[in-house]
Amino acid sequence: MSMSLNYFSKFRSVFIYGVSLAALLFLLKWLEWRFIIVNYTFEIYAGFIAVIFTGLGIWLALKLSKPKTTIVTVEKETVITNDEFVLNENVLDEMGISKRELEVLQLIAQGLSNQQIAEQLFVSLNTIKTHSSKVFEKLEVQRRTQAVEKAKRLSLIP
Amino acid sequence: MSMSLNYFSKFRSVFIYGVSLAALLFLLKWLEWRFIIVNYTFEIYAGFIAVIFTGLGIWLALKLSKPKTTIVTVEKETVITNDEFVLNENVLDEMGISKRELEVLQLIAQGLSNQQIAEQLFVSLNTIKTHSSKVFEKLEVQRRTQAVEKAKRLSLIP
DNA sequence: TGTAAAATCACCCGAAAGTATGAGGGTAAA
DNA sequence: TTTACCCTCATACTTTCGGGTGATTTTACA
Repeated sequence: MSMSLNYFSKFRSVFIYGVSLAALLFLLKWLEWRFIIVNYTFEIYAGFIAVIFTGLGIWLALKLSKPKTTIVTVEKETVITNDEFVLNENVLDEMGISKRELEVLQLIAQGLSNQQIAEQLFVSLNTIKTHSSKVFEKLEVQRRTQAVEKAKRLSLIP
Repeated sequence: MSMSLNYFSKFRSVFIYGVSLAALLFLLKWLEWRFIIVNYTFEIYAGFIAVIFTGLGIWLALKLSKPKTTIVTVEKETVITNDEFVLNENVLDEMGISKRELEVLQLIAQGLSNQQIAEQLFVSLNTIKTHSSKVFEKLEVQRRTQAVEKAKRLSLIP
């Protein structure tokens, strides 16, 4: 709901209140002159007016009071498949593994043979052997399968 | 806050209202007899009472009205490491991979050599070679690294 | 410009991995 | 009981891997 409409409703309430007040006073005056008023004491009028306008006040207040909002925060667990890989560069530095070596490591993890890796990287088979050997040294492993396993543990590979 | 306390606060408000009403009426009566009242018209009293009790009504309403609560649901993302592994037995059946073969596959994935696997399973090296060969056939791969990669993709291995 | 690290390549050799084939024993279903 | 599958093991052979060593070229950096 918009602000202007809210303000109009407030204004209307006040207007109704004013009209009601006038009407009631008029009614009372009319009653006074016409009927039983002369016999009634002032206290009864006062009490009547008090009760009426208390009700009016209550009505006004309820009409005008802003709804108090209590924000209840409900935690909803959302399962997020944690499949985004972030390379652990710290480990990479500590181990002293170069870019090229990491590249070879990744291809090893994909199941490629040294020959295939050599072809893919446009270098000789011997070069790949050297790279993989260095990687194994740095990872302190003996086999490529071990290297892959350890590299994944160390977040060097997805 | 407890219910009983809430009810007490309501009761107290009503009590205060009653007392105030009585006190005001008494005050007005006193004022009437003592001072200026005789000269004032009835309408002024009525208006005065009306305004006072309208205020009182408003106060009462605000005091008694239940706070309207608007429940706002806030979704809070909670990252859950999705590390629970469930073996995909369907694929296992489709591929026709036996228990023993899966066992060998798991040890291969852990980076063990065929010799180590043979020792761990108390069988000969040749047996492991046979098992691994069959696994490679069934997984349609040529190397153990490929087998590991594919087995993980197929949820045959954590 | 000199130097250290990285990248490239080569050769050798033994170990490991993988292929092919066959065979014997066990179990469970047809 | 036969058939089919699994597990086991063996032999023979080929390929790949991994370790060791050494060398040349690039690249980055002080």
